[in-house]
Amino acid sequence: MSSEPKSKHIPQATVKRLATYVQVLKNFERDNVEVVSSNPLAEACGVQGSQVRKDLAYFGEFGIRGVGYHVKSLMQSITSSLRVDHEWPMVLVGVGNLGRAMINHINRASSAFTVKAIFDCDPFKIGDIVSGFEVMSPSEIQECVEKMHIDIGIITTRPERAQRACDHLVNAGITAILNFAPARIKVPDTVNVEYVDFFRNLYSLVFDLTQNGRNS
Amino acid sequence: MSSEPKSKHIPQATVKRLATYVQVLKNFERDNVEVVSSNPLAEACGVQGSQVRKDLAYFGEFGIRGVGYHVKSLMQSITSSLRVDHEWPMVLVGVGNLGRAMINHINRASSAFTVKAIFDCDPFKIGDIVSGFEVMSPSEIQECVEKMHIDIGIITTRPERAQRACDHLVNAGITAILNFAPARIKVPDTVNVEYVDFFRNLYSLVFDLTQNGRNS
DNA sequence: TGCTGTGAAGTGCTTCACAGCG
DNA sequence: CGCTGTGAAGCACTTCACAGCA
Repeated sequence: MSSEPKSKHIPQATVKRLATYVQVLKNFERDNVEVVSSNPLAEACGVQGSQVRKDLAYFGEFGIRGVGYHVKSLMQSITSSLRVDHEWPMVLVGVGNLGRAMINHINRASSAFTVKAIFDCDPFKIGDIVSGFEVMSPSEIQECVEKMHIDIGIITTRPERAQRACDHLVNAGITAILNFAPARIKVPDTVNVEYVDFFRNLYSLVFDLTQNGRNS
Repeated sequence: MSSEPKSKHIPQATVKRLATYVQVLKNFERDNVEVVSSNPLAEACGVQGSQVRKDLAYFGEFGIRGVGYHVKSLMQSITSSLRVDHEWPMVLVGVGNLGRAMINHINRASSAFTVKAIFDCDPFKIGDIVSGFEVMSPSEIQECVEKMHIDIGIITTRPERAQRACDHLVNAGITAILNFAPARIKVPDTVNVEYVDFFRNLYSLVFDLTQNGRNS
């Protein structure tokens, strides 16, 4: 049960799977499971047992040989290794349908991630109250980001506006961006962007449908 | 400009990138660019030129040596190779915040994918009109799917309800599922599931933030 | 005995480098 | 001459297989 991190390169894929492990471990905890071994955990996450063991081993030795992993302490170990055991405040740009949905969705679903302020370019929206937040002008992003020590920005504008929203965020000092707009954005290489574009997933589903020879 | 598909295994990653190429090619088309070579196209998509050439080569020879790719015909070639040049009707289960946002978002953004009917378990929601669609009971999914020849289902319920929504879809004959609920779901192996879980992306952003030694 | 942690082997995707064609 | 299409090399992640510990 030591927890020395093995200083080695950690694959992005591993980090993303750890998010899933936490999600699934919460279910085990809710069902009052105290200990789980790698195989049932892997099964519930849709991966191999050896994958789970290797992923966890990047961060320390969390298991007990012959027994498995203690559910609560494993969750604690993962969230603390990834620094998601405390709150990450975020700003969101683009208060349309998608933006509104994301504000509620994120603030309800997770205690680690919270939208703290929202912005829109449309002057008719500025001053509106959405989910308890006042919609502000992008010119105020910088002050807000500095005051609240915010590192993460979310873009939920229409695709044509994504680059402008991005530039506002970058100028304000944001270094991590989650982009929901179906558009590629250009950033300096000090800034990290993650894309959420589910049309990619739909393309993939359709390709498999047509490959496995059924529909037209 | 021949287009014999090289019958070989095609990586999922390639199929997903093709979705991005189409997105970016639309921008070139709008800016009246007629011909583009692999490097500028790759640059705009955030990948390597050789990657673009290899991805396209899986499906045929679409380029002209010494010149590049004709924007319009390349888009046509990709969308027809992936069978996204005609409409794919879909059903959606879970008419909450996220569901509402997705209905509008998808129906506006793409002509290839259209939500055709929406469902919810909550009896108080059934009969409501949302974005022009009547919310129906899950018991009606099967009839709807058969009548409209629908293959793709979208889940936007809360996580606790995701498995139930999934079971309704599978029983109705759906074989491709896009799951936005932050929960893993179990399906028979004839059914394909794509997960859209942006908490995974947030974990990844936070990990990079803390690795590159800045914030706490 | 059972399950973890881990080097070694395997697999699949990406990048290179260049032949070949317009 | 420039850019595509492609085998070969490289790289990164996954799976195997088992030593080692509770």
